[in-house]
Amino acid sequence: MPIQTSSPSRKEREFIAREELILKHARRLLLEKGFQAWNMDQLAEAVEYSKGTLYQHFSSKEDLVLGVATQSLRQRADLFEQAATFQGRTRERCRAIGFACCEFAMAHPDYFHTDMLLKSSSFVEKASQERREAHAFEGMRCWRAVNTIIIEAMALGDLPKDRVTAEQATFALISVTVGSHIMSQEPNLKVFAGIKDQMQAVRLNQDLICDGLGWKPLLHEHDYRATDLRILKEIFPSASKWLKAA
Amino acid sequence: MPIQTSSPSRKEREFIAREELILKHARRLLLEKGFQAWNMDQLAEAVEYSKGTLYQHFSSKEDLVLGVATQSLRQRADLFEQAATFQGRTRERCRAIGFACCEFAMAHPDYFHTDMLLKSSSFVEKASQERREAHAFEGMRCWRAVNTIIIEAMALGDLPKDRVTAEQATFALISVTVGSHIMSQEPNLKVFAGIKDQMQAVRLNQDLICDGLGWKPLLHEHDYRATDLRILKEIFPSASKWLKAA
DNA sequence: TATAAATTTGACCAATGGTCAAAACTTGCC
DNA sequence: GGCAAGTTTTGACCATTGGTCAAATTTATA
Repeated sequence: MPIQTSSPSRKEREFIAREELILKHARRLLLEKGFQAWNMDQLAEAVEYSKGTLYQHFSSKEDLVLGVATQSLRQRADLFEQAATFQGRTRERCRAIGFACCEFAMAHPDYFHTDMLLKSSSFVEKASQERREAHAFEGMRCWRAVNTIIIEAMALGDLPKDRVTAEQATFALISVTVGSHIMSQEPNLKVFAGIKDQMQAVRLNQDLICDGLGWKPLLHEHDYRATDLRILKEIFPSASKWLKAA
Repeated sequence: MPIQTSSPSRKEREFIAREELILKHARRLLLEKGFQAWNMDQLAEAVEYSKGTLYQHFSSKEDLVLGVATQSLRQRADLFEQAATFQGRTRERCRAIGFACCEFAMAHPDYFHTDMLLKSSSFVEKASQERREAHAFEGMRCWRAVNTIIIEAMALGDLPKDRVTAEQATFALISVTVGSHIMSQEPNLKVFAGIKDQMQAVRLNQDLICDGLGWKPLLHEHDYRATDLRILKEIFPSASKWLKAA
């Protein structure tokens, strides 16, 4: 039997498949019950392996949850990079990423809450080094997708360079996006702010930041309704549910 | 002995004092170790009361943490309302609240992380109804402090009414603020974004939102450096550490 | 001081994240 | 097929910890 260094052996494939099975069920439990209201015994029963086997894949419950979050974040980065290929002016491409993030948030309604959990050092310290690095890597991909467009926008003159650096602009967009996704899920705030469509609220805040940055064309200078329809058609053809929002 | 309905009896005063003692030590543990890495036995030992006594004040560990967070949030609301009295144009007063929030964030470096914990339904469900209501009340005070200024700004014509409603504007400011506070604590992002002063990063993002809203006078139309010095002198005279940032 | 009421205590319980020796299974050889 | 060595899986078991409650202690009252 030849040793295949390139393609994984049957054992390795089974190991990977099982890991994905575990992650799938853990994700479901996390979505249904949050972090606390399920335990490793329940998960073991759900995946039809023993608890000991779970711990061959994940060093702790926190490590497992970080694994779930990283899987999600990878999808987010994929969507960001896909959206960045949108043909149009820089601000339109940035807008496409905004849509990508909303698409992601709808597919993963618990992601931002879980991600906030991860920001507790006491939480993330219980996860393995590798998984922490994998998570940081996917986070970097998201950052870079936005940052690249902003650098290009500055080079083209769409975005003034004298107000903020490209990095400050990227940080502003990411902050407002995460903050808006979190706050728009808050029941009290939803009532106060009269939020009917959470994703629309998020994108409005992104628009405000972009206008504040002076990113041409400004909101009132361009027919972004047409852009939105193109984004939905070209980048997210499956997201027909959004047509009303655009 | 006359029954005093107005002023609390000695017993009641002792009860309140003990509750504050418990909250004080719980806050310290929370700041030092996060949520998980301390237990009720350690807290009982620290306050020199038994665990049973702790549970006469708080229905669960989560209830206790919510109590700590609400105490903090009350201070935040106090600072907001104090800052709102700043004499100046509406945007300057909003800016004063921005400073208040930074002042608060420096005094409570763990607050936003804890607050994110609270947003997990599985967490807050374990807290008592009264404490949940108390927390919502203080949150509302913060919201109102901002919202009131925005309504006034729209009435005075400082803030255009045709772009967004007062509530949308308030939501945008709160979202960017919370998002920026959280993200500016993220070590990876701090490196990518080259953040040296976290609070300055937060306030820059607030400025971008205000400019995006068209809130007069815009950043480049006014000497906000002078405003900042006045805010620090008149509202936060103790915050001399900030003079460099202003 | 004696009795009753109120408060405090900490041993105890149940739940749960994590471990590891033993069982079960796979592989390779004759 | 049968056996032995190696590998994987298992679940009983452990330690920790949030939460309880009957007993002990303290306080108020007569």
